[in-house]
Amino acid sequence: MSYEKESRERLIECAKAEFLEKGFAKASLRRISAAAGLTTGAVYFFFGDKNGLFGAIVDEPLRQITEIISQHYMSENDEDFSVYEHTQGDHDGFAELLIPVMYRDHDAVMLLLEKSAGSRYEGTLDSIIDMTERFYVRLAEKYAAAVPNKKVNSYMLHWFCHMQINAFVHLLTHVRDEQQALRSIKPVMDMLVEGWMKYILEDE
Amino acid sequence: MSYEKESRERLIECAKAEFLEKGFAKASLRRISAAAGLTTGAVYFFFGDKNGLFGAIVDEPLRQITEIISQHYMSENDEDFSVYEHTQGDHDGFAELLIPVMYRDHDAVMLLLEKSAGSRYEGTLDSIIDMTERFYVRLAEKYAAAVPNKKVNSYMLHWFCHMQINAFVHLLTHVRDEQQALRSIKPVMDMLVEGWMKYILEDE
Amino acid sequence: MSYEKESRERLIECAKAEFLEKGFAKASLRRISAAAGLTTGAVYFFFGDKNGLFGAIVDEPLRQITEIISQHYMSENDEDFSVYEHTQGDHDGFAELLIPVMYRDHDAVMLLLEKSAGSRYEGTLDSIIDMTERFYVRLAEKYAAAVPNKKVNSYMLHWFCHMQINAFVHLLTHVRDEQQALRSIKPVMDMLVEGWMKYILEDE
Amino acid sequence: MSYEKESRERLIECAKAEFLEKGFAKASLRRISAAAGLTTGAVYFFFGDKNGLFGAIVDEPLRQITEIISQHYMSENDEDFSVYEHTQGDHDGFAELLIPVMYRDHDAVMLLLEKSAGSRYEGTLDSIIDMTERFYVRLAEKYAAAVPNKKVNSYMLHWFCHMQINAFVHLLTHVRDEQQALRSIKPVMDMLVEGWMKYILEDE
DNA sequence: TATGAATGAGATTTCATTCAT
DNA sequence: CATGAATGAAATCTCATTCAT
Repeated sequence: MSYEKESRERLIECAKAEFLEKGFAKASLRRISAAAGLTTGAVYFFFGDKNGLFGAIVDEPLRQITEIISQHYMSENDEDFSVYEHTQGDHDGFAELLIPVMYRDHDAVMLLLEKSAGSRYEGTLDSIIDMTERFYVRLAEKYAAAVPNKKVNSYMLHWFCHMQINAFVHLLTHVRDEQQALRSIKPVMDMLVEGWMKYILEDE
Repeated sequence: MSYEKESRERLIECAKAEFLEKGFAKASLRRISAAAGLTTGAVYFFFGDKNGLFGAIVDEPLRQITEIISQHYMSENDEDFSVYEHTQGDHDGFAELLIPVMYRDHDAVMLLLEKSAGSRYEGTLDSIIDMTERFYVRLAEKYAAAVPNKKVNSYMLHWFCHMQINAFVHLLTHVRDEQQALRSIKPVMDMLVEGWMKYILEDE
Repeated sequence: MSYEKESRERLIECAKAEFLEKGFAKASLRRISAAAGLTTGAVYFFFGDKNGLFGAIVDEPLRQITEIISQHYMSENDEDFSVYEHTQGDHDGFAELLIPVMYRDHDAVMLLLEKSAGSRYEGTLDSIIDMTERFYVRLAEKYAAAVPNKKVNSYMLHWFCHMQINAFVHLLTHVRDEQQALRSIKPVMDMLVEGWMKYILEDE
Repeated sequence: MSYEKESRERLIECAKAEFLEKGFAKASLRRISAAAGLTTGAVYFFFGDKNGLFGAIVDEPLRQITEIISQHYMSENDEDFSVYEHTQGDHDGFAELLIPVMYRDHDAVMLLLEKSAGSRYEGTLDSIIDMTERFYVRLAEKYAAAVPNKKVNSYMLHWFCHMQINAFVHLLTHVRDEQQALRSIKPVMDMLVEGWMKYILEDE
């Protein structure tokens, strides 16, 4: 393994630790470089700038997560489905798809979703929620169309999307073990689905 | 109105705007003072330091919120109650008590709960969640004791407490109008209560 | 007692404590005023400025000490004396004169001699040593004139003057009780006098 | 000579001058950096902080002085000695050892002993005096044990230790030339030794 | 491939001092 | 007699960033 590669990786490792502990904004490139036995210049050589270093950690996980989610949401729209049963299975499958990706590089995903304030990634969680919302809006409208004298409660919808995504963030933050995570998320998803069915519509 | 009062209040107003926009850590006393037509020294005269300035905005709302919550949780413990019905009414009454307090100074509460990172108040939300959890642990244990062959699912309990509190934070962040807030929170609370009844226990 | 007098005196008292603890330079008028239940403006009203406040504490002791010392040194010069015996008695009498004055306001003298760095009084100790030196130069020259093939060792003379004065400062710093001080200083003075007789002259 | 070395050394040189003139507390890093043609950031790059800059000047002299003194005092304790004669030779040898070290970097030692107030080195002189005292206490007790009906005069002992150390500080402050210093200190040491023998004990 | 030097702009904080009231 | 407000200058320190080598 070449010297440069070692340095680059040491830098990434130390950056992970620092970003996790302090968050992007309060992390210090000096401390990171020093911990890696290098100087700040090295960061600029390898990563361009502070955001670049952060990106080197989170870009790939972000890509994978985005892919999973968008594929999931897109595939949904093509199908002709019975709302209830679908939604049920959907969430289970979704969690089983998403969790392995999130836990493949647990720390990087933590960084991306919880420690990115101040970086160019600070809007990531919000845009995932937005994506989610765009999907559920369509889903809810189909649902509403199928039930007479009901319309979508848009605040519930909004809140539900937050819950949905935050359920995964909460999991990530509180459960380190992937198998345990898969077990823990199940009742959460069940509860959300059931709540969705019952509360997403209101009287017209 | 005397000049001195205007200055102090101008400072608080400008600080609110700055803290809201940038968060405590990235807010600049220079910018705040300048916006108020004063120098940083004035901040130190009136508020002692940066935390003092933040405190002048959030202390009173924090006191009120803490009071409401702790009274609520304490009163619960004295009663002998049928778990289900009680919990039901409880949440409704709780929201109707808490929301007016949170909306009395909407911005200040936002600051306290969402923008306090780096300040001496940064643990506030967590400690509210902790309080909540201590309360719900007892509630859940009573519940479990009444149902044979079931025990508390502690991950669900933990997550539920986050949901419970975050429901209010989400409301604060997304709904400006108090009346609208009171209407919006209702189905949320209902859904949480129902979910609690069904998912807080698991097979032994 | 009028209100203003009380305030003035409270200020002096608190200033003494602050100056003693922190020294002139690091003392804070804000802290002093606050301790006295007043504001910094009050200091400026009563004393003009920080130096004025310090002066209000030390001026009178300084005047007394200066008077004692200069009278002592001047009187010496008028007399026709046998060097040895005179010097002997001299020191004893001197200490017995000086110590009561220094201990009359022990703290003020401490301030003046040990805590005045940064104030307009910071040169006081040096100028007392200078006065002392001017006196001892004359004394030593008379002594030298009386002893053949000897001249004044001017470094010893200089050092001796420091010792002489520092003996009192050391006393002030380490012995609180005046009677004890009078007892403690005696062997010191004896030793200095004896040393003077033997070491102030060197071979020509 | 490389540019980097010049900067660091220019900084040290200018710092020496500033610290010497104003003392640690009142010295300004801005002024120091500006005098060296640099910015305050450079100080932090090279020395970490204000104390670090001071340390870069005084650490090595301090180490040498501490070594000399502690070796000297320790060696004393191992020997079986006739108090008087030993003490005599001791001082002479001590001064001849200590002075070269003190004069190797005269300014740095001045800084350390006279200008360090406010820095992390401000207790240096006191702790040297303490070391000295611990040594002389043992010496005096041995002496007292050898003389019937006498005990140690502890005030004299204390004062004597101050004199002993201050003799060197005074020398440093008043005599720039090392050879001259060696000559000047001799009668001082003789006088102190003689005084010690005569005045360190008092009647029981 | 990386260093080491250095900047420049910014941060919070402290303080003696002034002055209208 | 004294306050309370406010200034303005200075302090130490931190940091991302640049760049010649």
